[in-house]
Amino acid sequence: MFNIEPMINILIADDHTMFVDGMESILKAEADFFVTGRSYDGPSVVEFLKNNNVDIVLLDVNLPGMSGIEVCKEITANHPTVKVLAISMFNEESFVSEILNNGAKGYILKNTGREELLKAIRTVANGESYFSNEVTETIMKGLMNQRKASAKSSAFFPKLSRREKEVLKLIAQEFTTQEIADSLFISLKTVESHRSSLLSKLNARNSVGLVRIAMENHLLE
Amino acid sequence: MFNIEPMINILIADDHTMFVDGMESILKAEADFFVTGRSYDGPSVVEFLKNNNVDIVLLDVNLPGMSGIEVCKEITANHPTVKVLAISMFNEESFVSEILNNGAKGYILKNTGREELLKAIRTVANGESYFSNEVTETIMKGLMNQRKASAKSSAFFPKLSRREKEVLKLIAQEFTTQEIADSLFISLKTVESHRSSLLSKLNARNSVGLVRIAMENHLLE
DNA sequence: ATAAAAGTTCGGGTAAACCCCCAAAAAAAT
DNA sequence: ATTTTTTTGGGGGTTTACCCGAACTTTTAT
Repeated sequence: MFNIEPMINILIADDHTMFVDGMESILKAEADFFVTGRSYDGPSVVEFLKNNNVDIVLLDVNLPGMSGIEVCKEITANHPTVKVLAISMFNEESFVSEILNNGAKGYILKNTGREELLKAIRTVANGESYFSNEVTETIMKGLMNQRKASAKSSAFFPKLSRREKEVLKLIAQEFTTQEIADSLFISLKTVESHRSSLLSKLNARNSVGLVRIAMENHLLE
Repeated sequence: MFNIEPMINILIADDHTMFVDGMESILKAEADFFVTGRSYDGPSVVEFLKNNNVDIVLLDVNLPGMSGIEVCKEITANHPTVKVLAISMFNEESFVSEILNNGAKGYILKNTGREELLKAIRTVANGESYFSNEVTETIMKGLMNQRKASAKSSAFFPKLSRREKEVLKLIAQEFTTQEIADSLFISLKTVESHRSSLLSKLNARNSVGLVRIAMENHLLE
């Protein structure tokens, strides 16, 4: 007797082994699921997809080495048939919107139950999108705040350029302007220019504010 | 045919449903394990133990409502026969030492595999202690640093005086030295002196470092 | 009780951060 | 192909942060 339903090939990508094992145990019990691989960091996901047939990647947003967001971008670009279901500890608007903008088909939290997980996978495998209720709520809130346009706290985050992010990270590491200039092989004046842009974009009065805002928005690491 | 080995009654306490489900899937496959309950917050663990026979609690260190550390304290005090195996995302010396001081018998990370999880449970059920290799390493490092008494990273936090904390909070709010002086009714020079002490105590090079360290140690708010 | 240590209070001087002006080449977006 | 943003950087100045030292007070240890 053959199953009409095709098998869904799943790659689990999460740096917490126990979590991967647990997830696999759940999925194994389903007849139409096949866990075709496990990855514990970003680069190995990319590597795995080159040589294997995968329908869905269960992707942790916060992966070591190469963040889930970058991995997702890579997948969308080079493996358009592979669907990404983002899984995260954090119900943060910034995470959700960023990975969705990079092609993820769904986003669920690690505190969602077994039934919802299975439903999410089947929905995404079917070509539709899936979001946990909590996540949907968060996105709605984010949109609300965006409308208000009032710069209160973490409404929506101004886009920082590559250089600005680099400088910001080095500022957060307590380097002086001259040290940053040396390490990036640019002039002291250029670094000051970038900091000035950061102060203006992030609405901060000084470097302390930059770092506080950056940390509050998980911009470092 | 009866099993000579007694059943090990297990309570899983973690606020991430998916994690609990996964763990349960793993444990179900073992003949000598019985998952007698699941808790998604601290208080319900305490409540459950009043009415049920539990041998081991798999306890997440970071629980909502009532932290895993408090829960562990409560268990040790009122249910001395119940063994606690702490499970955490974080390999932080402060977490490890604190929950061990409150009676936990073991500590493993969420990135440990299935086999090690089973081994840890059986070891603790047998009355012995169990720690992941990574955790052991962290504790050793912590002890080392304690001996050296040199404040390097977040080994243990130097005690800050009342004034220092006040100044630190105002620095983090992006106030200038003069503004802080005015708000505390002291001289600019005094504020600078306090900042200097902070830099020395927290081993920072500038105010950015102070704020980063303060935030990492949840010193603000 | 008395010595030692740590905390609070400041001044003077220097290096660094921050500000305003500006502007050209390079890259990205439309 | 044209506009916008980013990256680069200079000149020149003000403000702020940071360093060294030092008195006086409070807390801690012996």
